[in-house]
Amino acid sequence: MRPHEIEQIKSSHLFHDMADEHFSSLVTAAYLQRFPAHVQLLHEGDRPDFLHILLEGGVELYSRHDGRETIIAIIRPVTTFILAAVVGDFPYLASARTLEAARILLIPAESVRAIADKDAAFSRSLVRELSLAFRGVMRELKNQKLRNSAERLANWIIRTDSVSGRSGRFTIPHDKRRLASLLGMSPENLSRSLVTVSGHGVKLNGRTVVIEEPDRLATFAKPSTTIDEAEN
Amino acid sequence: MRPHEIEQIKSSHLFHDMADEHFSSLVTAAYLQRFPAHVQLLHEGDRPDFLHILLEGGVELYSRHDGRETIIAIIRPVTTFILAAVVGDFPYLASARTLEAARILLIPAESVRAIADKDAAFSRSLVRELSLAFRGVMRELKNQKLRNSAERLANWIIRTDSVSGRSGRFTIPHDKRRLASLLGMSPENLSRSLVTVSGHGVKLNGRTVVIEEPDRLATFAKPSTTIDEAEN
DNA sequence: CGAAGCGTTGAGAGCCGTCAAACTACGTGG
DNA sequence: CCACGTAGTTTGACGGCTCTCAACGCTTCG
Repeated sequence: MRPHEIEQIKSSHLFHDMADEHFSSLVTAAYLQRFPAHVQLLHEGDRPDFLHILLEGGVELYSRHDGRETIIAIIRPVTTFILAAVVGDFPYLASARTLEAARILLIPAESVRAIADKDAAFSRSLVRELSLAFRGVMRELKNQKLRNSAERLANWIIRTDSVSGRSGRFTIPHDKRRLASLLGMSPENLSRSLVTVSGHGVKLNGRTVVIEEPDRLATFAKPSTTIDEAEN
Repeated sequence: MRPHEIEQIKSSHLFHDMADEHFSSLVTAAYLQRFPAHVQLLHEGDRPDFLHILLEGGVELYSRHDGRETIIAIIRPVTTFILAAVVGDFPYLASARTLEAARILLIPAESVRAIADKDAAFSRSLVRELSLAFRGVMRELKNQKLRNSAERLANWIIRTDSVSGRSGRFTIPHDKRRLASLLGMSPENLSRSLVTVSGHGVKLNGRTVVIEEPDRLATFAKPSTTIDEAEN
């Protein structure tokens, strides 16, 4: 692992406050692994072996049920995932596969739990991280229950622009079919929703999205701090 | 507060492992309050003042957005709620109101956070509680994205029977309109979904639900351990 | 007895999914 | 360089799911 990456992980909220000694022991127990694109990382229902930290590339969490499949989340570096399953030794509620080639740090689940028991500061960070994760899913649940598909798309555009620097222009970072699944609609319906938002201040060109009239888009999307805000 | 209730709280997962001294200090800082039915307890967007523990009665968490409203959860004793907001001092993502008269223990949020910082065992319990809460919402998100309304109803029936003793007979513990909102559908649609499940081994009489042919119901509902299982 | 609230039913419209076909972009091999 | 194949996307047609609106019956309670 590259030194600046160790730094980066150590400086993230989850690991920042813990004893250096414990952090080292986590890192030395860990495996850094490269995966090619479209490789299955986790199977829903399995028990967790490793806490995963995505350092590079992209990963999708998805779930299948009775012939249907939906994307739960798309993960970009640097992000730790399946934390809730790891700390409680619970079976995964979703499967994971790489979207592109990815570098992932694998920390043995047993080590994470052992150090969570020993290191109070780490345990406090886990509390914070899990409460944020909880709120993230809660927001997504509200997004699904309180909005129709065009509104979900419009707010996704606002949010994505927001995290990519508010330049008013960005590129959809994957298939449109994946975006459709993430937003909870069919690919065909996403096409139509894209046409709909085009009538509300957005210009589209392939995967390039340009927000030409932010106010008109916001009027249509009606973003809410208790659904869309990212960082708490 | 009644002595057996203090026992009951202390013996719950969240408080069981913490130092007695810290538990006492939480309880002495707490207020026990009675609320009549249909009283607003919390407003979405506010900051948390107290951790709430429902001792008696019923509470609903709900959220409004752009003229729509949906019930997020219906809470029955003994259950603590809004934990994620309290530990991180984050604004509520949902509002809460009593369904019936309720007795609620209110522990100052500041005390909870202070003792979470001091008591490592309590912090570990919080980790566990929050990971379970996370998984609960995640399951609900999957329920919404992967099932249609009749399937959600059928699985709700199976789950409700399951927690009420698997007798094959129970009473819907509130309005049907609330059940509809909880399940993510309109009241009219719930009526029709009830007709649908009646064709799959369920007998209905007002709010009384009788599962006459569990196998047929299960065949229709297709319950899944990674969506419906309650306790992990 | 009358009023009000809840639940059900029917009609209609809109949202959304499925299926099929056409179109596009892109890369490959001839 | 071009023809072609493939995967992704778009469009149209259609049907089904779900919501809204309205009417009606039932129960409860004043």
